[in-house]
Amino acid sequence: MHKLRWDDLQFVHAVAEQGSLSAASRALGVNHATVLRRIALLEASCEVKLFDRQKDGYRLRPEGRALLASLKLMDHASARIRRSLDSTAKGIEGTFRLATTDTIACLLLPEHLENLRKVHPNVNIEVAVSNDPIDLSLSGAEILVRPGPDLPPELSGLKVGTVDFGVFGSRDYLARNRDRAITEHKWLGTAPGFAGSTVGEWQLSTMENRFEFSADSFLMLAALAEKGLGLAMLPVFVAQKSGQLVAFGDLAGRPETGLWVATHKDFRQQRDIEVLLEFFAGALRRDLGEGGPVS
Amino acid sequence: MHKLRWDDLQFVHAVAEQGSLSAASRALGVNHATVLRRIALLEASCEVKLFDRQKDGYRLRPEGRALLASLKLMDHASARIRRSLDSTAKGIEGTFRLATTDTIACLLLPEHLENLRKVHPNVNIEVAVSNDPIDLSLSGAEILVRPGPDLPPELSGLKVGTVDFGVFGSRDYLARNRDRAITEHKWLGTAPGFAGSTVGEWQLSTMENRFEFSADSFLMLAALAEKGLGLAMLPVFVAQKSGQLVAFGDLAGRPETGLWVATHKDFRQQRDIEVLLEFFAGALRRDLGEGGPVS
DNA sequence: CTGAGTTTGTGCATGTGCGCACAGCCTTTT
DNA sequence: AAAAGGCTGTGCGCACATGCACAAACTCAG
Repeated sequence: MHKLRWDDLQFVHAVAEQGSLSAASRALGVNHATVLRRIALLEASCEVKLFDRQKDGYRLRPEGRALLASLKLMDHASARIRRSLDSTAKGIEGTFRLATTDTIACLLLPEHLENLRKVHPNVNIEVAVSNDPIDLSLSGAEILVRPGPDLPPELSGLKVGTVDFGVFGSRDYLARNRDRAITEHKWLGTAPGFAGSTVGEWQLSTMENRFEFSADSFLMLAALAEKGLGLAMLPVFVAQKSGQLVAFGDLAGRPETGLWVATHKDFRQQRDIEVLLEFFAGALRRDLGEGGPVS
Repeated sequence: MHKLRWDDLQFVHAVAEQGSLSAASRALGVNHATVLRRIALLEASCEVKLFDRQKDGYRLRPEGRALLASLKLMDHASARIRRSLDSTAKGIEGTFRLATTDTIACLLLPEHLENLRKVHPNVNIEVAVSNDPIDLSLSGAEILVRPGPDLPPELSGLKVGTVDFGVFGSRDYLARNRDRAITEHKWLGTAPGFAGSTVGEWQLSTMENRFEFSADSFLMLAALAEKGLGLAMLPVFVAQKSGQLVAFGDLAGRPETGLWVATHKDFRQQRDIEVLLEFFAGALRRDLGEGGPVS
């Protein structure tokens, strides 16, 4: 058995889904004879009978049915590729409003917006930065990039990965306070607005909310930590971007949260917004380290 | 732009991953010239430039990078197909032990084991039925099919969907007790062993654990409900298989739980067990209504 | 029964797509 | 400086996969 050509899989998928050679050939836009021969050749080279030949068509045998899930996955992926392809060909245009947090906006998005400009020159993005909870923040925005455990029911979107948190301080601060007990450290934390979130809970239990300074912005906290004013619990991508912060030991129970790119359910059918969702999802998924499945 | 051939996507993926025409051609086992021509043709027909030609190779442009996630997905799917294909060709053999609950064993598995026999005639499955909690139940089994919110860390596997619960009774019982208040119904529930699970919690809050009869087996409860002895909270697939049970109204907060097929981490590398995991995962995923992504 | 619609399967001639060889350009090594 | 090996790009000749018939079997409608 040689290398497996995706073409053959496309033929198998079409026949499995359409139920007959002829129907598959019409769906693929080729002659039915070629479908017949390709399937026969594949089965021969794999030494596996995938279909039962019947008078009214081809029917999947059990050994073929085992492939069905993966085939459907490939089909969906190719459909997604096709959409993306002819949307960059035809080009989408217009201005869209994107709501997200300050960290994502300042640290992650600029590079992606630069790329978006190259792919879709006529798309304009207005970024609305806010650290308010996720419920209120669709105000006027079509696209939402938000951390959170899950998505409220009125939104539709996809999870692009998880945001891990860690405790960080400046190299300087950590050198000066190496031997200090955990409870004796100077803490930089989030204001009461984060109560109830996983980060808020962790700060309450570990730092007892006794903060040297507090702010409702991880960007601000990172800046404070860079100045050597104390330790802060930050998303690791924020600390990494800074370059001046180093991790503080290995504290147990560090929180994490999902990251979602979403839109209102009503918008989900619009082609341009769907394309933008997938663009940002793909880009951010790479940022967070290729984590998790796509669809 | 014509129909999109998966072959072309395979070429794009290879070039994107290998970074050059020549490397991709070697990986695919074809001449580098054909890779060149296929990529050029695809770009021409889509009117989209996917790669930047550089002296040291092809590099993905932003509009191509948007496809990368989907391409990788297709690659993984095709690899999975390949594994499944040449495992049924070479055929795996031996006896394996599968641990699961009574409902899954009796209602879902028989059909799948019948198909498994056709695909892998020399594989023998010993089914170990037990409704004990998930932690203890790997005793001697290589394969585990278990409901639960998540997977303990020593196990490795995949979620195949969610089992939804509902309240069911016999047509006869529901006709006789149409006007009875919810709190006045006769309840059939699970024994104390299920305390702590989502179903146990629901029963405690709604039925107050006042049961006409109780058992640690949904199969048993379904049989009791069929006799008209009362209402029981059952997995919907159990009630559907019975055919004699009808749903009782729409009660809020009905629980649900994930369904996992898994093995011990140490076993995950073994080819035959990996193949069996994917077989049962695919089959059960179809049972639960095609839910969720694969990988 | 007949005809028009499925379906799978089979020869045959054609043309498309492939491998091969070679050219050009670059970097690194001897 | 020359040689070796990386890369992309191009023309040529041939084989193989494709499309186009046509055959056979079956179903359904009139």
